[in-house]
Amino acid sequence: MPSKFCDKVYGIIKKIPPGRITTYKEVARCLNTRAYRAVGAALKANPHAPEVPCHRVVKSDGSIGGYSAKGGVKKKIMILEDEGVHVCGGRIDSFKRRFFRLGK
DNA sequence: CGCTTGACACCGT
DNA sequence: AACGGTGCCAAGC
Repeated sequence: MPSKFCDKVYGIIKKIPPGRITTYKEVARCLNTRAYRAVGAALKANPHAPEVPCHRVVKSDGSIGGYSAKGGVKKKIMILEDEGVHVCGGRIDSFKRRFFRLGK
């Protein structure tokens, strides 16, 4: 049984619809924990490639955050733009509007 | 079993 | 409003 922290994180992120974004803290909050750092660590491993849209997870202040995948943050921004999320100066445009509130 | 690290968050200055 | 330092949780060595 997968009930590992990382797996839960992946499951939640997979539920994020296209064009929407969420924060590390929100994901942790959904799991009833404050391990927002662990969430980032899980995404860093990201064994599931495009199936888990880790690029849709950003910081709470609206900044992009990081991206270990090929292309780095640059690529992350590109994908977000492609999803319809505009990014200016490393910050999400209309961050609150694009924010996806997780159930919990 | 214990210390260090990290794709962050929060508070103080 | 911007920058720096400190704290939280889980995973890795």
